[in-house]
Amino acid sequence: MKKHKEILSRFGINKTQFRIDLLSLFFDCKSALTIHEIFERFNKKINKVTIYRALKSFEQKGLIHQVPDKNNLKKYSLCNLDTCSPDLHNHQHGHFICYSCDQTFCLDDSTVKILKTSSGHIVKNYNLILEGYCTDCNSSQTISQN
Amino acid sequence: MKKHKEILSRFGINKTQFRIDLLSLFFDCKSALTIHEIFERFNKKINKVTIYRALKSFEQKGLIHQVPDKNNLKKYSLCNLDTCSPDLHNHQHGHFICYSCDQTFCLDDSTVKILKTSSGHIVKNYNLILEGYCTDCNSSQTISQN
DNA sequence: TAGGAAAACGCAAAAGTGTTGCGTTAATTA
DNA sequence: TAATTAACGCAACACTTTTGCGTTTTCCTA
Ligand SMILES: [Mn+2]
Ligand SMILES: [Mn+2]
Ligand SMILES: [Zn+2]
Ligand SMILES: [Zn+2]
Repeated sequence: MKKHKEILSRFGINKTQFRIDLLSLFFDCKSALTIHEIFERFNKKINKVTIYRALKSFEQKGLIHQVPDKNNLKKYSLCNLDTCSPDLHNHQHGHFICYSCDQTFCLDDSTVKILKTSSGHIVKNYNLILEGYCTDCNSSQTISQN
Repeated sequence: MKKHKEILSRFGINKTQFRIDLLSLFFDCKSALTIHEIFERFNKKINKVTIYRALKSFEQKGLIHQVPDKNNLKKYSLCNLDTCSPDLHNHQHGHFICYSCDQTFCLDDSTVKILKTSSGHIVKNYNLILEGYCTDCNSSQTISQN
């Protein structure tokens, strides 16, 4: 799509076919992606090292950001392209991790509010991780657990 | 120390010299520990597999809990031993990660409050990650960023 | 639009993190 | 003290991520 090429240009990333498709995938995906999931989405046709390097580049340029994951895997999700730029990531938002399907979702700003902070530390950014059962998993099964 | 042995007994963990010392280390440490840091603290005299297994055991028995880390390493910190027990971890508290020294600190409950949550997801647990400059790093240098 | 510079790519190898199997040693329980 | 159980060290393995290097593609500018 034209839009994706323009974005890559704007963020100073060469427009190779793979990187166009990768950005497109991030736009399509509502939950965060692991390297493995990306590899699968490309039918294992693309070298994993290429994926790693593209992700690192995207992250440095402010296109995507890492999201937390229970299994210590790196997951990535699209940044707000209006507020993020190279080396200036600005996402003070929460993430929701589903116990059941293991997906991680970005939550928009309005979902949660941090009330106050008081300690000797200077807070520059925050990330609230909520865990539980996502909308889909919740509606498709009954959970009886605390 | 006598106290540490008693705690190990109470949580059903054998009192080997290493595990006594490891618990002692967690009590001494104000920030979360990685396997590597523990290895160093024991002067590389203890096998890393032993550390991994002790950490897993401690976590399962409710002595320690994992804390988030920017680099996707596993870090561990002491639980509130009054509220945590085998398979019933109860720590809804925040963590602070320092941009500068990379340490992770547990924040006590009063430091931050979550105001509200509204989405289709069912929240069972949360973990707030604050990022910035810790007390020590802040006082020892001037930061000019954002 | 041709040609040189820079970025991205694939492949192989290495580094880093965490786990598993197994025989031995140490701690617990009776 | 003897039997049972847990912890330990070592080696090997699995998995994730990084690095080196030569080749290919994209970019930029003459
Ligand atoms: Mn996000
Ligand atoms: Mn904690
Ligand atoms: Zn789910
Ligand atoms: Zn610090």
